[in-house]
Amino acid sequence: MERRLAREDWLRAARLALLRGGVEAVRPEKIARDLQVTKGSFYWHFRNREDLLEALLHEWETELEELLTELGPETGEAGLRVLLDRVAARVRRSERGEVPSDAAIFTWASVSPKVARRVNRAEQARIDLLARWSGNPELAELLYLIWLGFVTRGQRVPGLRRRFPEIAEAMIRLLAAQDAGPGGTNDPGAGRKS
Amino acid sequence: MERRLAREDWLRAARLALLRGGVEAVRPEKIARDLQVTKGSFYWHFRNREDLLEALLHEWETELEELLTELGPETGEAGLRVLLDRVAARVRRSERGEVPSDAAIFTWASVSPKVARRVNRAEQARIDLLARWSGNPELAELLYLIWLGFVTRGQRVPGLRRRFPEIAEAMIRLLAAQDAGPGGTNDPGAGRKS
DNA sequence: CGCCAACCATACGGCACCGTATTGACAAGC
DNA sequence: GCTTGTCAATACGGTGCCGTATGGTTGGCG
Repeated sequence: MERRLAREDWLRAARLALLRGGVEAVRPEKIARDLQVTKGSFYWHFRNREDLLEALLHEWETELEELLTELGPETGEAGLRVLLDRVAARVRRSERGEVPSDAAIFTWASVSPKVARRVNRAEQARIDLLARWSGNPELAELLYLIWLGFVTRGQRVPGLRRRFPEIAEAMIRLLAAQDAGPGGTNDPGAGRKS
Repeated sequence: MERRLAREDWLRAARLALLRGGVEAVRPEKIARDLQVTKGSFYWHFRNREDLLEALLHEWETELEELLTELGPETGEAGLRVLLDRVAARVRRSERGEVPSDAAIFTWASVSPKVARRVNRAEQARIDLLARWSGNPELAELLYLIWLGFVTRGQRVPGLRRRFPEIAEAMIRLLAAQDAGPGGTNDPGAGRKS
C-alpha cells in the first residue's frame, strides 16, 4: 500500500489547499501532513515553497490560454454559450483539484502585486475576446464583471455555483438585447474606447 | 513630540494593512513597526490579534448598516444613483483608512468561512434592497454582481476605480432598460436626475 | 507635590514554519 | 545479488510571530 508520490500528487494537493484556504494555506509542511508524508518528499519534488507557487500560477496561465485558443469560430451569442460552457466545466475540474481555481487565483492576486500583474494580463485577454465577439467593449466589460462577481460570490455562498446556468442565460440575454436593441444589429465600434 | 496612540490609531493602521496586504498582513508586531512603537502598546489596547480582527469586521458591518438605513425614500433609478454615490464615497474613505474596505473584507471572507457567513448576510441585505427598488430580483442580482466584480477587479487593476462613474452609468442604463423594456411601456421618464 | 492611570519598552517562552543535510527503504535493471 | 535512482524519514539551525510579565515614563489632577 501507501503509494509513493509524484510531483503531480503534490500539485493536486496544493491546488486543493489553495482552493480551500488561499495562498496562505499552501505550505509544504501543511500539505505534507495532508498527504501523510514528511516534507522530505516535498523538497525532492520542488526547490522551495516559491517554486510550488510559481508552478500553480503558471499552470493556471497555460490552462487558460488553451481554453481560449481551443474555442471555435463562433462569435456573438453562440460564442458566448460555448465559452460559458467551457468555463463551467473548468470550475468543476478545479473543484476536483485537477486545475487551479479561478476564484482562488483571483483572491491570491488581490494580496500579491506580482500575481496581480499576471492575472490582469490573462483577464484582459478574456475581455478583449468578448469585445471582439460583441462588437461592444462596454458590454464586454459588463459581461466580464458579472462573471467575476459571480465567481467571487460563489466562493462564499454555498450552492450559488449551481445557479450558474441561470446567470449565464441572463448574460446571453444581455448580449442579445444589444444586438436587437438601441443601435441596430451588431455595429462594431458602437462602444467606447479607453 | 511622538504622540501616544489611542485605540483608534491602531484601528486605522489595521484597516490600511488589511487594505494593502489582506488579513495576513494584519499582525500586531507588523503594525507596531509601521507605527514605530512596540507591541507592548498593542496589547494594552486589544486583548489579542483575534480581538483586533473582530473589531475590524464589526466596524464594517455597522458602517454598512448605517449606509443602508440612511438612504432616502427614492427607489428605482434615482435610488440607485444615490446608493452608488454613497458607495463611491465609502470607497474613498476606505482608501484613507477611515473605514474598512469592502474589497478587502470580501477577500478576507473568501478564505475564512466564519467571516464569509457574516459577509453573506450583509451582502444579502444589499441585494434585497436592489430587488425591492427594481421589482426584479434577477436584475438586482445582476447589478450586484457587476458591482462586486468591479470592486474585485478594482483591487488589482490600477486606475480602474476612477472609472466607477462609467460603470455606474451602465448599471443605471440597465435598470432603466428593463423599466422601458420587456414589461411593456410603463413610463420610462420617471425618476430623472437626483 | 505626589499619586494614579494611561501608555510604552523590554525581555521571555513557546510555537509553527522554512530550508538543508543526512540517512534509510525499496524497486528496477543489469 | 548488487548497484543505482527515486522517494521518504529524521534531525537540525534559523526566523518570525504570538501572548505574557514586568517595569519605566508621562501627564493630569487632587
